[in-house]
Amino acid sequence: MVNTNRMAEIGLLIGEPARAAMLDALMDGRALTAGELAGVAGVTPQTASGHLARMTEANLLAVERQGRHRYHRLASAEVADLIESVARIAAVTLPETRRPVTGPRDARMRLARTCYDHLAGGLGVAVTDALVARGVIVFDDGAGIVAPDGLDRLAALGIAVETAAGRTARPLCRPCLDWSERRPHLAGRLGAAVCRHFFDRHWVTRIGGSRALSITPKGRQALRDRFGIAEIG
Amino acid sequence: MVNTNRMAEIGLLIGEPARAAMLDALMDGRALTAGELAGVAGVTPQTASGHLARMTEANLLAVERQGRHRYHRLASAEVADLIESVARIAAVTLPETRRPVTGPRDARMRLARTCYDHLAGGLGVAVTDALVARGVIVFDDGAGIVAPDGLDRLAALGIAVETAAGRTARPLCRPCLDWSERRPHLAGRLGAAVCRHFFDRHWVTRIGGSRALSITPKGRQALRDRFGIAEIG
DNA sequence: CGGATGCTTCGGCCCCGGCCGTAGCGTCCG
DNA sequence: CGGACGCTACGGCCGGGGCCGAAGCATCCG
Repeated sequence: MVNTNRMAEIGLLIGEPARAAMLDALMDGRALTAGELAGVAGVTPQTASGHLARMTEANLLAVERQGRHRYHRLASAEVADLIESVARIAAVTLPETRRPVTGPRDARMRLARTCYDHLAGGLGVAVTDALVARGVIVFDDGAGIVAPDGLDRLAALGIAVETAAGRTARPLCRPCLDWSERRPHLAGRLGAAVCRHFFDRHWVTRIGGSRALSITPKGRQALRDRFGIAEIG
Repeated sequence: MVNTNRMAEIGLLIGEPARAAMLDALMDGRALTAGELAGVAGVTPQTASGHLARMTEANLLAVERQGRHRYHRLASAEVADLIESVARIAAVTLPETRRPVTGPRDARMRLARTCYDHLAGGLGVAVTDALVARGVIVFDDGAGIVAPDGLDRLAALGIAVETAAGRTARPLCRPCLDWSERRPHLAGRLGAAVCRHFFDRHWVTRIGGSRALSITPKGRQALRDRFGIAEIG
């Protein structure tokens, strides 16, 4: 009884179109201002402000002040996990009466996007598969571990994984079930490192201010040469 | 935009105390009648009926008719995952202003409970750790795979894992982050098999109609003799 | 067949909470 | 220092939805 009320609070916070849109927008792991989030959600700043205050109060969001701006971000990777779970269910359990109405925007999201701080969509799954094929990580039915020499081999590729810090360290290698592909992609510290690498080398760039990613020509070549990925989808 | 509205619908369904209580009650993987769920949620049958209809319509629940009874259960393991995610956040992000108010009921849940169709809580984590220690499965920072001879060794213990069926088969071995222990316990088909084994041998019994489990004397002995688990918590 | 039981549908009450306009507070800039 | 800007607080409107009582169906049982 104690927990279900709290669960309902969490659900209620997600269960409002404007808030859901804001949370979704924050799934790219960046911190956005209240104004930007108001735009994303299609409400006025004062309305957005109220929503943000409630979500911050509930520890779903964290806020950092910088001058006259306030940057809002997801409070933790666990919250990102939660949102991803909801998105997964949303994609899977659609009542058949309503068709998804997949537009070009949606297609781009499916091709490549960020999921908090790692790669997702077709790109994320393809890169994960490539690492599995090369034996850097081993996947088995939706769960994976890093090979003994995995980190060294990644380092050889120029990908440095940050070392664990403290007892509450994030997992090194964690599977994250992709809502569009319905197959696991790479998350955890390793997933974040790979994603960072892709951005640093300009292999991918953000499309507009969204989570969707565009793969640059340079990126396509790198995928082909270094990961043996010729096509994504 | 297309997805966030659907996400909000999902959130809204969870975001209501009565519905959250019902979903939580169904987390034990059993199918319950509308009347039982009404009791759990503390509402009248007609109110519960409305809630159940909405959740079924949204494909969160599935219902099976049997005579004049209608048995409601979670629609899929993915929904169970979602609820577990919410519970995890609920346990972790409690605003400090409010104390958890942990009663004896809560203590029992933390000690041992079912999570959909596998073991969770202190018991679930302990059994998972034991399997890891014995090398049946390998865990690495929150993700695991089955050893090559893992299934054979489980079979030797009398635990039979059902074979995968079809393309949409459930994962064999999947980590599920325990909301009370904040460490992974064993899920997937393997987790279900272990849980079933515990029930079949009467090593555990349900406390009342809840998800909480009581470990029988026979169970304690089996844990000690077969898994090397002397104490749980 | 008639009553009990389990569940759903309908109708009406009422409150919660989203929305915006207006106003107020802090921060940056010329 | 005054104005622009970003954000928050307050008040009022209003619609969605939770709740129950009463009534309606279906199923089982004697």
